[in-house]
Amino acid sequence: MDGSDQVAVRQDKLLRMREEGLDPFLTNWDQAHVSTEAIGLLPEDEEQGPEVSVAGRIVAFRLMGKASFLKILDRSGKIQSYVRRDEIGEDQYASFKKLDLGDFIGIRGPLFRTKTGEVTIRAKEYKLVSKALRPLPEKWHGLTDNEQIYRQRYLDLIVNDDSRNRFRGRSQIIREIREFFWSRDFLEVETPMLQAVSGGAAARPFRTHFNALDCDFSMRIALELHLKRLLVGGFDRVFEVGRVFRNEGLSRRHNPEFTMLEAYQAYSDYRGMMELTQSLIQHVADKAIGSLTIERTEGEPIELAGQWREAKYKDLIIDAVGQEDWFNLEKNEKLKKCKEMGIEVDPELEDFEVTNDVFEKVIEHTLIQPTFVTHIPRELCPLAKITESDPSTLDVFELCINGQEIAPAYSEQNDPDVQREAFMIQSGEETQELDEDFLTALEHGMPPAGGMGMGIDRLVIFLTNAANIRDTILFPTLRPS
RNA sequence: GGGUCGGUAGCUCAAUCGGUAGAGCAGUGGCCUUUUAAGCCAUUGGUUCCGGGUUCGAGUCCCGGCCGGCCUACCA
Repeated sequence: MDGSDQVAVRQDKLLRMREEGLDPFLTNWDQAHVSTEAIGLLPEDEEQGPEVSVAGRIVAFRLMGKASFLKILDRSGKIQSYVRRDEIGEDQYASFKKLDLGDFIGIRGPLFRTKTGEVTIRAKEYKLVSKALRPLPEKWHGLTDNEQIYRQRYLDLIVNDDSRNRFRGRSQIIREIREFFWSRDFLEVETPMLQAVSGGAAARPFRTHFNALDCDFSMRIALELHLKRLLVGGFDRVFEVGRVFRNEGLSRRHNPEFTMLEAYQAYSDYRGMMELTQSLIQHVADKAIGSLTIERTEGEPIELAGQWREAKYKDLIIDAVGQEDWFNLEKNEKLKKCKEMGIEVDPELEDFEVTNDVFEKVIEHTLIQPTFVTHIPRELCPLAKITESDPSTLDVFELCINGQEIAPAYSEQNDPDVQREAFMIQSGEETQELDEDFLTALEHGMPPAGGMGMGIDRLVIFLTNAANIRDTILFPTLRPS
């Protein structure tokens, strides 16, 4: 037997175990402790500790003649074990030496401290509980090939500590989002992902077919219209965390399926949502990340403490273009100005879209510190209430952090006639389907409410300082291999 | 979709002007009872992403394809 095929070598080991009547895939082991918990059982000033029983995957293996060190990885982290031939016996040590990196084993024994100070289990007993037939990626560099990281995420999670910690962080973030809303008496609900009409956002949906009813369905593109039906139904504080699907391109900031949080609170408005959103993110950063100051790979850290900046959309635009009368200019003059500023703008765009291009291309990426952008032009959102003092703008904000839109919030439109009219204007654009059933619901009366939506993946990007949305999604969408 | 860069051993990476495909880790055999990317000696392992072409000769040059990264486009 040579080392030419590592899988064959391992299969051969497995075969030999079975010939000896040993089961390489046990049904169980008493995982009485996880590694970090076990480490905590040996007080700082002591050399010997209690007996523990742990289990995990072998991720480091240092064999010496008659004694060995190994590290196992479990859900909480890693712990080292020390295995001596004179303690577990000659036969046991011989089979121990045949274990491979990647195998799952159980270990039982007392804790002690090595001469370098590391808390270690002195094995009295070990057992192979599950054999690994394929080798692990290289131990020092880990797995760096992006494609393999995404397609075989389990390998990434085994060998890349950063990645493992980031996904733990994501889970904590979502847990704390729930805690926050529960503490404010919101009801968590689930609404349909399969919809006859997908509305609530201007995005192309994924289409599918329901055989039993012989009709076409779409995957949802937003949670909004169903959550508002629940406001009509009397659940006057609701939230949902769930997947939405948009049939659009992939990018560093876009995955076709992503996780959205939406929350609606009756008898509140966009100002109330501002307080809620800021408190939510501060709560999550504090509890899940442990700090309100978020370091970034480059540039100044993001400071989440205190009261966040508010800025009017128009002021930001005027400031960016350096021209007080921007909103009085003809479209052609705006296009000309854009060209001077070196911004490429499609001349076919509507007037307000040209302005919004300036926002997206010049301003958005500069908003690193949390900023509520308010008084957004009414054309940009058909589901919000119009500002009383300025009918050209809406009672909404768009929260930008880390140079990205993170969360829009509105004083929600609850006048069915105004809502229908706004929908009709947009329905020509094909991206927003008219949802008659939703309008019927509004006609039954919806309490005034503030609503907020947040892209969880983007929140996780900046809270965990990830480079890419794909580093925050366990199994990002890829072309089938 | 467009531009651009890449795909070499299980993993991380080399390979000069087109001239015998290499190293580290992992594996295999041996030595080694407190190691920390353990160490020392020996050693196995290749459809160089796939298919064509140019050439005496292609990992390297050309054409096409597949997959991916980045940028861009689409994107409330």
